[in-house]
Amino acid sequence: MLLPEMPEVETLRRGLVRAAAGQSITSIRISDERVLKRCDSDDFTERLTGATVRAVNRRGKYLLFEMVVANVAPFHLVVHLNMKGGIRRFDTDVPQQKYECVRVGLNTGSVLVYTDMWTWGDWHLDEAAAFTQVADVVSMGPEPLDSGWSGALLAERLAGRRGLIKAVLLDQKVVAGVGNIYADEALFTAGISPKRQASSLDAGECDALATSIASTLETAVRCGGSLGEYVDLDGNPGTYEPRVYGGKGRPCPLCGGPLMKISVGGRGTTYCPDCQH
DNA sequence: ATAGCGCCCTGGTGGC
DNA sequence: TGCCACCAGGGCGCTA
Repeated sequence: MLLPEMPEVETLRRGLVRAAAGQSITSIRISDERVLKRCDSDDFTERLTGATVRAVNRRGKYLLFEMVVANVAPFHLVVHLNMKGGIRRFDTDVPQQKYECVRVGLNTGSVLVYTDMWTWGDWHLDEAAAFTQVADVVSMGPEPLDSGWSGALLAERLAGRRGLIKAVLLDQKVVAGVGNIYADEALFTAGISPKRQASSLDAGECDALATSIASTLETAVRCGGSLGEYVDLDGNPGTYEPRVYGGKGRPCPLCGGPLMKISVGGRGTTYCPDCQH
């Protein structure tokens, strides 16, 4: 599993700030057009070549490259890694990588190589100059690491929502950046069963869940992402070890009982039936 | 408006 | 041991 979620995307973003911010793009090479979900590859290449990366932002699981070029209005390069996308930086123009889809040459001589085994990732351009106006992120929920995040805000986002809390947490309109790994982790830490109706959480439970979402993500960012298939821009793996995710049958870190795996909203969900209610 | 589905894709797994 | 059907999984677009 690769599963880039918010901490993995944030780790990549920090690397990209160092590698690409202030640099200009000297070349674009598309090896697999399937990741250009909504744009023409010639247009994509033409508009990016010669443009400068003014900033690298993140919203939820999206990377937003703020692009500027002479005589053209600023725009955004929008990248979503989906399930299997990854970006590596190389000092020189290395041979084509396995599952390579997009290669970005920078004026420093280094290259950014995007690989994506499933080609589910999404690279496209957005006309918006301000990143809050990028079409993909306008209806997205709050960032759990922003100062405004709280149990009250989570409660507000959950109000009137039908469905099970695990499934609702994965909806990016409710909270930005939470995916399958960190949803399971946050629910475990808060002691809340993934099978609870989202609307049944009381104020105290919303507080606990909001806190656990933020602390889980914060810890994972500090670890440079989760341990496993994911690697950062320079190929270094993350060190965050999930306590329950992927641990079916392993002893619960709290009570020692076996962790269970069930399906919630069509997603694999690991939890402790004794510690989560 | 919102919820529930199928679809996209390929490596790994489990059954025989 | 080999083969193959099956499964995971985020987000989008369609339907009800």
